[in-house]
Amino acid sequence: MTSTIKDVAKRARVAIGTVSRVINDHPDVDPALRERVEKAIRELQYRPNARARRFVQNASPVLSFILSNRSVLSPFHSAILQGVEEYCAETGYFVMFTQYDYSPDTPPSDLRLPGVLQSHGIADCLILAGTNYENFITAVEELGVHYVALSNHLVTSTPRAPFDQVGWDDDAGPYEATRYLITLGHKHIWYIGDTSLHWYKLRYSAYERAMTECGLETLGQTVGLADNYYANGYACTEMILDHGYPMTAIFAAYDEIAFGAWDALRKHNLEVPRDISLVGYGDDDAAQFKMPGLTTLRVEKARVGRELARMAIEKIRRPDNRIPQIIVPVSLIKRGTTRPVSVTISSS
Amino acid sequence: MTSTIKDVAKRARVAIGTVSRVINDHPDVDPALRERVEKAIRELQYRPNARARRFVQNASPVLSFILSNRSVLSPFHSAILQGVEEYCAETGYFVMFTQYDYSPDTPPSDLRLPGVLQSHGIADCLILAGTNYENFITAVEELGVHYVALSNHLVTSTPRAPFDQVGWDDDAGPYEATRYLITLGHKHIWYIGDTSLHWYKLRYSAYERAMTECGLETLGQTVGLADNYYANGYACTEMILDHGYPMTAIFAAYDEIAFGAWDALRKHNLEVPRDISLVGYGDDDAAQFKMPGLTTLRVEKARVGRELARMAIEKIRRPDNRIPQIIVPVSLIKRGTTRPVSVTISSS
DNA sequence: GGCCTTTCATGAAATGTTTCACAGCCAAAA
DNA sequence: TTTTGGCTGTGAAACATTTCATGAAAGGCC
Repeated sequence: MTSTIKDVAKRARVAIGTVSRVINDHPDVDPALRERVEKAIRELQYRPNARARRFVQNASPVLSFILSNRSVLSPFHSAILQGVEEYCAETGYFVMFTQYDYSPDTPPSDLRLPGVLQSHGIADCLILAGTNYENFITAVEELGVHYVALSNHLVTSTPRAPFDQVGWDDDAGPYEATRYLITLGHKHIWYIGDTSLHWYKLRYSAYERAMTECGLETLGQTVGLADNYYANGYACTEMILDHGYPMTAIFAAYDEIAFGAWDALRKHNLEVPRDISLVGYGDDDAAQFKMPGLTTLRVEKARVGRELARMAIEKIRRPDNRIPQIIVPVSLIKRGTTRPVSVTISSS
Repeated sequence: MTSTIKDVAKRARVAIGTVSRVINDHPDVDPALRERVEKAIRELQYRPNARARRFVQNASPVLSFILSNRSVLSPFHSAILQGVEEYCAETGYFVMFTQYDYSPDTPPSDLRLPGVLQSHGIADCLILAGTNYENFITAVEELGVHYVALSNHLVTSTPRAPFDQVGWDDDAGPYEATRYLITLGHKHIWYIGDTSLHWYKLRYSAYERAMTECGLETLGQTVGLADNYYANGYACTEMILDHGYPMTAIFAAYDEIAFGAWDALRKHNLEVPRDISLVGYGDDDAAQFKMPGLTTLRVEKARVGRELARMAIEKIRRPDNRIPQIIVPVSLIKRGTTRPVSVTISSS
């Protein structure tokens, strides 16, 4: 069968404690002995038994990435997960991927919790991604399980204290994007994005602030007209065009919405950016590859993932330490879908 | 601290063996005792220690999903991963997500293996997804670690025996799609897709067979003109149009390629499907939401994931049993981007 | 009542590792 | 020479659970 530390010790004619010290890179081992032990390890093809090690240390280098209430693992969350894995691989941790759907209305004690919480000792810290609500957080806390959360998609009745969370800036980015469009001379800038979700409302508020500050009228299509991003962008844009509302630019609250809007514009023989400027949000891969590339707000998802992992591991090391929230900045990526309003430029 | 099985036994005034039987739903426990034990468990908020359990059983209900040689977790692989997780959650297993990049040219013994293979006992079976080569498979086999693999993206010099793999049909689908376009009266059907990857070559061969069988000329743009799907579809389509080659339909080897082609067509004032019919491959979410919806070949990725998980678990149960390969069928989804060739229909 | 069978609780053994108190050895200091 | 102190190797204890041989109690049959 597979060899154990005992076999190695016997073959190297040392005590198991010595073998353990060699494996774990402890100092205070005679070089000659270390050599002998390493030779024995090679010869026996010994690999440490992770199960025994975890058991005796009462710790597992495992983070559980929980994707809550999302039927699809979107490019956005995929990239976050990849960031988490990347950091974990660098630091010797492992990532467990779990999907978990629940209703915000179930009392914490009635929640059918994901398997990772039913036993204890499977993962040492949770990363709560996806959309989460108070009841699940409460249940996790009652179990005394460590966790860190993605702050942007956290839906709570009262604002949470800014600890043990990682997020990105849902205000500064949209504000900057709107200002940018205004700078380009646009006045009829439409916001498209269902604001029933509070992170879209934040983006809308930033847009609204920028518009109001410049004395411009807010033009928001904040009610969803379809149940997916693309179709919603498409339908909202068609609706605006059909009504003949003035419009020279669109700020879409998500890249996929922008793509829908774009196709609707093309359908109406409007060209981007010649006729309409278009700004998205997220900078998914597709945004940079489009012809022309989509001007959008880049959220560094991999960075968000890395920070989540880093925070989770820090949490394991010092469980009682509340770690201040980390906000990953969002940057405006100017590509080919935005340009100055022709009339404004030529008449000025 | 957290309570152990011993605490429960003491409180319920039974032996630990009895508590163990209650926890693990063994029969042969007196109902009265079972009740008493369950009460004690509730009162102490006892949760079994997964680490101790795994240690003593020398088994972990964990599968490791390895995404090899992919810088992005594409919607395609995301959906497979979700299928894996879904099945695992149903059967009490957990999924570890690992990314692993390696060169096909490194000898097996020189590979810097992912952490999950450095110890033993972290995961009981691997699911090899992404693009994999012989050297890594060999290394895994030499370690004696169980695995199942996604067959479509397996690149080996000699064909692998059809065991312990799950895949989808890369031939029948493309063949059917091409036949469908031919049935619609199309004669100038272009294949777009870089065939340097062998799974694209399979799709091309099926297209070629269908065309040849009907006495039609194969029109393949099989050399990549850009380094991502969308841009490649865009560039290839522009190239075809710029040369003035006759074309009434495009079969794109992947949905994203189709989207690029579509945008290039629009750029040239060609409308889909009025002027050009378009068929994709994959049926990513975006395909169904487009206006009009993209006619494409649906690969049931969640199903692929579920079968991979099922096979992996079966592999753990009976390690020496070679499990015949599973091929998940691919189906043609007819949406709005395909229609009969006008001229052909009217003149016949 | 005596004997046999069935049912079910008991508690010790076993699992592979880390940890730690202790001991042995050697060099330097007294 | 003896004592002290610093290294470094040793091996038993501890970890929480499952498993299993053992045995007690209960029930059935003559």
